[in-house]
Amino acid sequence: MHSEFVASRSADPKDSRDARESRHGGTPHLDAVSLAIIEQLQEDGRRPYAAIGKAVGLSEAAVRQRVQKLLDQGVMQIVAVTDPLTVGFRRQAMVGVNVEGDVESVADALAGMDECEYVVMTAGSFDLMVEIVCEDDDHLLEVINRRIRAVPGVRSTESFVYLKLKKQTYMWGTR
Amino acid sequence: MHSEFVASRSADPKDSRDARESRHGGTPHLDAVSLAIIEQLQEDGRRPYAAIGKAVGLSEAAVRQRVQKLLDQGVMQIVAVTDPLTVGFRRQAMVGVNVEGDVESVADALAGMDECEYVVMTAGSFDLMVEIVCEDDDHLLEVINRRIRAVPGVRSTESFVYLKLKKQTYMWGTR
DNA sequence: GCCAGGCGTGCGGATTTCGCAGCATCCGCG
DNA sequence: CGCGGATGCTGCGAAATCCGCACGCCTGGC
Repeated sequence: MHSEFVASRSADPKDSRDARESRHGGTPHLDAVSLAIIEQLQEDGRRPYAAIGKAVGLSEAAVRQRVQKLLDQGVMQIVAVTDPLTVGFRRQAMVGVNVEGDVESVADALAGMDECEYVVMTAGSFDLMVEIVCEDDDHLLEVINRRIRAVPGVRSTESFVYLKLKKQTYMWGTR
Repeated sequence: MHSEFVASRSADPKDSRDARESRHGGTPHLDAVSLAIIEQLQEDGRRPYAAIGKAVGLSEAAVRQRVQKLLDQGVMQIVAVTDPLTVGFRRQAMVGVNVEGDVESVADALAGMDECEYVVMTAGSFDLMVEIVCEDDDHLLEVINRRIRAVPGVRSTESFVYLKLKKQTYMWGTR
């Protein structure tokens, strides 16, 4: 069963100890089995626990417990993701932001806005990069020129309006 | 007009007709009910069909059929998304790319690379923006300096290494 | 008028999920 | 060394969910 997916590893119960080794790092680390479970759910978020169990070599109940824990810990979430265009959001943009003063507080302020779907602090010629999702041009204009620039500490912004989304995956760990 | 679907909301039969009106655009458009189903699945990708049905005013079987169609049409997908850091990808970056010649062919080439998680064509001082997910600095360096710049048509790149991810949602349509 | 197609409903039967013992292992401690 | 306590897996039934299928109801085309 579950043939190999790392051969030796994890086939034998004793290995689970080694596999679970929290290999330092700050965050609670994942063993090979949890990784495999995540991969299964990245292919299909609704795949039955029993099927996953068969694939990774665990019982249905064990898979269920692990998934629940991963969810509780916030390591992963199982959600529907959509193509924004078909859901009625026809204008998107990436906005680079330069900040004077505390970058993080500005980031928090932007993160609080509904239209900001993605906020990340960066090194380089921008301090922040923000992805904006809007319904139309007016909406986009308002968000960028009124709301974002109104945030205290925002020195300047540069916008990159999306022309065409070419790729969007959620397959981390599946390589 | 399938009479009423539960008193709850939009109880008026006429609404469903109007709602389904493909308010043209390019893509096959979604009515209010499908929107509501998507919202449910954005909160929890594993929510049972019956529960969704109760929330949107449809039978379990009808929800199941709609979900299946949305999946088949590629309007949405139900997947596990993870925090890259806990899954072992400790270096991420946004890369702005300038292109000479055909932008789309370059975009396709980049989209073909595993490390490129997100590829979008933009208007502004970059022709393309690409999000890169890597295991470590060496990996990141190799992807940016060897692989991306090696693509024919790439004139220049500018990198923004991620320092801290502040927000990442998948809640389009939930507003 | 009539038929084909799209969509929803209801209903059993197969599957899946869920909660709960019961074990085995590992770890800290006197 | 021996003893909890904690953790993680397994194996069950029982309950809930999923799934396929046979209708019925509109709508649009001919």
